[in-house]
Amino acid sequence: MAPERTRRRIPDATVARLPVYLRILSEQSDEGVDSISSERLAELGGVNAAKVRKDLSYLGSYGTRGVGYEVSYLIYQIRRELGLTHDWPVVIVGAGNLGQALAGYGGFGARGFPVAGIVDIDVSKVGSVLGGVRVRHIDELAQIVNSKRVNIGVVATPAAAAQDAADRLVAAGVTSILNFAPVVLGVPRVIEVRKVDLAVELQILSYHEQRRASTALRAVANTGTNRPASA
Amino acid sequence: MAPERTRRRIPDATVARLPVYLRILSEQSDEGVDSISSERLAELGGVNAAKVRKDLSYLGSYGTRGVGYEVSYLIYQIRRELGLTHDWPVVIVGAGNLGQALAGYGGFGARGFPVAGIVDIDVSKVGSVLGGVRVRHIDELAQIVNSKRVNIGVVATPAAAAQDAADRLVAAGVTSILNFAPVVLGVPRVIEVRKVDLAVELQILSYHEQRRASTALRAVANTGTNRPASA
DNA sequence: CGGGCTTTGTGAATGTGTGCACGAGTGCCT
DNA sequence: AGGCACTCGTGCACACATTCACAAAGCCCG
Repeated sequence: MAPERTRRRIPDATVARLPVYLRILSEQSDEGVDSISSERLAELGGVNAAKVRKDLSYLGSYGTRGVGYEVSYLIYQIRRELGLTHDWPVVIVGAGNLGQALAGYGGFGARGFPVAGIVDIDVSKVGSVLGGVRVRHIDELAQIVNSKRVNIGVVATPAAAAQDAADRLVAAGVTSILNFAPVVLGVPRVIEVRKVDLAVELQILSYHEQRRASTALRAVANTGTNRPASA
Repeated sequence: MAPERTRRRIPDATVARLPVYLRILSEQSDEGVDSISSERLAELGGVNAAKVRKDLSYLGSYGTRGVGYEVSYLIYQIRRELGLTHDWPVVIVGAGNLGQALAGYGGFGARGFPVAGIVDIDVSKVGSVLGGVRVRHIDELAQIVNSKRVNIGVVATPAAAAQDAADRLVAAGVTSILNFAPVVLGVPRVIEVRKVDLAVELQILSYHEQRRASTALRAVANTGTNRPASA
């Protein structure tokens, strides 16, 4: 192992794309492809080829000019950079509709994020089993986090309970949070938070639809046709 | 109504934040607050005050210097800009784990996105009722989209079926897609796609955890302490 | 009615991300 | 061995986003 531990910082935009490349590469690998060009990877990922090359260059120079990238080696490098060489157990707070779906989904464990525990504040939910994991009371959160070395917490509570859930996760020692509740969480600066917000996504789509509608109206006024342009 | 129909284009980054402001404003309104400063709104939204002002300035000059913004009027303006003055029915493709959770969630309809229909390709799922909506066969998709004037489709299928689902949605006339499947969808350029990808989000968190770990190691080597810096 | 206090709206500076264009390697074919 | 075709890696210019800093504008109080 060469001691080049001082890795340059990878831009956020690139970090967000690496998982996509990783998935595509894994699929290609399964299909027996063992070498791939930036052009092809870009096509499959729906991005620009230059962007792919620049993104991958942050990992180091792992391509071969005139040939492309060796799929398996690239997979290894991306996984290493993303910290996917070992599992990251997660704890889910909230055993409602969403928490149940998440625990039952199964995709978590398969992708290296096993559900170390799921907790709820509602005593009547405690004890039931979801996706092979027994629901425990939220007071046991710290104990789960400590004993299972959990760094990542998932907030799957209703909006009103989300901040409390986050506070408890932080107090328990979690340092990254994935928040599904439609709330802006207040947490210490060092805690990494990512949010997944249905309503926001739909409202963004709504904006574009609304915009499309007014544009179309203007187009009708100008040209007299009602057909949207096809690609 | 002044005829200033030629609205300047709003930056993507701003469009993505407007729903957050909207939610905060609605909460404040419920609490009886009727005027708010950019400073306060920024605090509640976890962003910079100047950013709030610049974002809101794209809607027009609706603030009062020395005072702030009138909450109810701002809510009205944001809703109008986002196209939330009327409902946008959505159709869900895939009645599996996720599709069921989405249909059962209820938050859709409450926020102006009623579920116009949910379809699945699996005949055994057809007929069951989720969140008050009966599951229908995917062949009825076009009919639902047309009769209910649906513009937004939700892909909640397994990865392998997602592209087919998207193709069918596009063929049926949907122009915006919210994709939950871990796949990069290929669609005509005019179709607006947004994705929600669990695995990607977790892997981004993993990257930061991994980074934190190596940084901590380096810190230990340098200073001999094991405590992470507090905010 | 004027001065002081507050907060908006926005120009300008800085930071981040994207995409072109091309030099520099690499493999293959003759 | 030499030339050719291909593809990576990256400098550069441009576009987009964020943040600062401050003049302009409004309210309140004496």
